[in-house]
Amino acid sequence: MLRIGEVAARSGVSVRALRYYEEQGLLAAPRSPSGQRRYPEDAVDRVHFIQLLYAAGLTSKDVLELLPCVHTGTATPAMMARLLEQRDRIDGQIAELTRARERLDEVIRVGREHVVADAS
Amino acid sequence: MLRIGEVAARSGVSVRALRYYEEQGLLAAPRSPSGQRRYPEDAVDRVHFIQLLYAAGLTSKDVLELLPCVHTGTATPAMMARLLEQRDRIDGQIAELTRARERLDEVIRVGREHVVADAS
DNA sequence: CTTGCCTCTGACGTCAACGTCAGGTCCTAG
DNA sequence: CTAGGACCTGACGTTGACGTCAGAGGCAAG
Repeated sequence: MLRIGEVAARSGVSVRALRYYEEQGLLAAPRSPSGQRRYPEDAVDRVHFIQLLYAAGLTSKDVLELLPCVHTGTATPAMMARLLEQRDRIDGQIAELTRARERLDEVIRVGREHVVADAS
Repeated sequence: MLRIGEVAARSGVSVRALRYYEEQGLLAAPRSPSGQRRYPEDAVDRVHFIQLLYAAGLTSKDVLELLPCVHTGTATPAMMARLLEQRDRIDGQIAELTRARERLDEVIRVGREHVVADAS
């Protein structure tokens, strides 16, 4: 059983973030007799997964809706719909990022041919 | 010369957003004698570009630093560095999104085999 | 026993990109 | 010339994922 600081260090997020995750219902935190949080070992992996979904643009509410399905391996039709919806949204986001990347590349190519001195 | 509402309608952003862009120095807005904003036709394209960069995770400050280079076609070494930095950041973001997408796909595949009834 | 670090619970602060509201001006169709 | 939509400038409100601070308790070492 890990203490909160240990989980934070291993997963690369802040202690505050872990308490926030618990508050949002994303990460259960069993307590020691004195009331301190004691996390199972796999909490670190769960945190990584949560972070991945955050980075993909999901909100805490979105994550909360998908987590049961993720951890149990079963899904209701409504959950499946949400999963597909999120996947499509991510696909769209990747497409948008790709377009932005191409535009930036274009600017970079043109810029290389017209480099001027710094304005200091 | 377009009025602000017209630009908003054509570019798909709000009037408030356009005023915000001006406030941030991202989009110049010449004024009519009575003080109303009159935009040149290409303002719509500029707004689209700004939106694209926002969607790619850049802040107003980031956009402000890159815009001169974009519109003049010339870049200082410092600007080139920022351009490359942003491009790399976007690449990283695409990679992260791709990982998230793969994980979600995995969940979807497993979920398909274990669909249960709705709870309620 | 005490020092010092970790942890606890509130609860207010932050930051970005706007939303929204108030009170006043502009302008164009009828 | 007037009604009503579009526009103006402040200025406060919003949202999400935490940061940060205050005050108090827990815990292993010496």
